[in-house]
Amino acid sequence: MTPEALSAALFAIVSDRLAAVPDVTITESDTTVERPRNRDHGDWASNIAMKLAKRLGTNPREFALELAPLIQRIDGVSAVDVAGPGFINITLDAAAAGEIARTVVEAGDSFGHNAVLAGHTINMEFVSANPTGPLHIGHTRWAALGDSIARVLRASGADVTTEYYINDAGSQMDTFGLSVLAAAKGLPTPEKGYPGPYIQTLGQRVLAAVPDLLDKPDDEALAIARDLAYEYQLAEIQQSLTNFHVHFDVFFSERTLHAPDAQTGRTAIDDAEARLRAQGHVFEADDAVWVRTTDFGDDKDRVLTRGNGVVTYFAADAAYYLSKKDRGFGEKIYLLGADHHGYVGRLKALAAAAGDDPDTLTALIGQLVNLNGAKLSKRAGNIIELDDLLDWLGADALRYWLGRYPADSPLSLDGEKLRSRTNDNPVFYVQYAHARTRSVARNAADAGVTHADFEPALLVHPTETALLGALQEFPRVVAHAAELREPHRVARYLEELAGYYHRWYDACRVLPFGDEELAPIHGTRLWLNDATGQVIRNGLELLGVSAPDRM
RNA sequence: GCCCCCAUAGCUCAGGGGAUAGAGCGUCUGCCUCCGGAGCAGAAGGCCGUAGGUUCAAAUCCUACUGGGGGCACCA
Repeated sequence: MTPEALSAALFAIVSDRLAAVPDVTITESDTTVERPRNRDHGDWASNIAMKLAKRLGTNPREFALELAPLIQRIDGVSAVDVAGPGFINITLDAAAAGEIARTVVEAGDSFGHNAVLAGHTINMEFVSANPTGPLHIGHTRWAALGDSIARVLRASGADVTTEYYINDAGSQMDTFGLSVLAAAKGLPTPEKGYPGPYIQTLGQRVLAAVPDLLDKPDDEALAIARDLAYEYQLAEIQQSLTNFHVHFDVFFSERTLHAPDAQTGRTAIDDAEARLRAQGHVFEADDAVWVRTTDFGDDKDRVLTRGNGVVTYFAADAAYYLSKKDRGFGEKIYLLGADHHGYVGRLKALAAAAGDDPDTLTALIGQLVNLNGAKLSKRAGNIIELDDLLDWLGADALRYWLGRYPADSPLSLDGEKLRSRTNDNPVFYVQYAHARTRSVARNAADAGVTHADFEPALLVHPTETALLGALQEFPRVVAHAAELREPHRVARYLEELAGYYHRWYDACRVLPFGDEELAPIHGTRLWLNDATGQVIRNGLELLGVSAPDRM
């Protein structure tokens, strides 16, 4: 008996009761059952009586008492109580509750998958760091969060494309090229150029690839240095992301938006401007070309082409947005740092100007990360690269820590904590629980305990009903995490589940004790043990964290 | 000036209108003769920033205020 099945049965009962009552209707979401905080209140609770009492002109307890005997008749329900102001507390019989252990094991890696977002086509853009240097700590949160959000969305049935927008056009690329070329020449970093040892390395690599670089005319050498260094740097960024278990389906180059079409000679940006103009949103003023984004709630109009004829970054944004629209994404999600929240208004306005409902564009604004309480900034020169963080802390600890807080919560990386192999470091608590399930399974195999026996009615210990209840909740946790774009719910759930598992482990043995005979309870508990391991594994997978068999 | 985010235990933080507000760390007390003690059991610790409002029910929703963080380019 899953909570979904119970909710559906409850819905049928209440709908039936309301059939004769005019003007009072309910939806299936009104009868979802919740797990009471206090387990003495049963396995599941419904607040339907309190929701409807007023509309029915009765009091909640009375209505609840009327429903109770009907709920009692649902197959698998062993007890129904009315408590407090009108809660209906439902207890399942042990066999019905225990069935979930088999359900989980048989579903395997797909347990937790659900369909709440079936039919949604979603484009998610995140990180999008300039390819002029390595990824650093400022990018890590969005990488971890974005990747985990994509995973929970997919697990909930959405069709998701993750995308990295490469800002490879514009003057910063020339600055980058000049810096690399200067390094190749052994000259100091030019004024306002990119400093940093990685520039020296790139200079050496370019020189190694093109030994006669310095004999070429300056503008040719610059183009070579810029383009090769860009290629190397982008590859390094991609490698860092891979090491961080972060996957992008598409790396979208801004340059392609500026490139003239071979046939028409027009660029994607030209086309974007023309389309917005056709919609009546473009005007000329002060020698520049503008979009009237204020018509759509932006706080000022935005320039597409500057007085000097150069297109703005916003023009590329417009063309990029239209590309996403043309590629058929019904929803576009942008992950932005709090320092970029000013972009939201113009992005939404852009969507509206393009004729889309601005609500199909979601900007998730996240707070910036600091390290041991210290703020990090390029200016202060205390930037730390993602690769260094990975070497120092490991991908698992870092991914988990970044994934267990909501995006809008301030977050501090504590190096000591993340390196520690104790409960200071929550990933270990969860991974340890998983390793323990595997260890128990290995020992069970040695002791001859197998899956041949499964008698769910035997799972009656309080720690067993608690653990079973937690396992049942996993698909809803995933669905919620997806709907809210909040993967931290998965992490928090896993910590809770690990706690239930440890308490169960402490109270109930899978293996026969001493020279105790093998009995059905042992095999049955092995199912529960393996189901727990499976759910922890599935949850960690959603967070991009490994589930080791041994630690 | 305008806009966004935050305020919950000593610390770091969970908590999508529900019953006695939770976890980890830290403090105190217990538990290793058999499946991993990286674990478990228990104790102490809270005007959920302040004041109003909505509701049968508010830490949760609304408004104002206080305190903290961030943002308001013909930059990229």
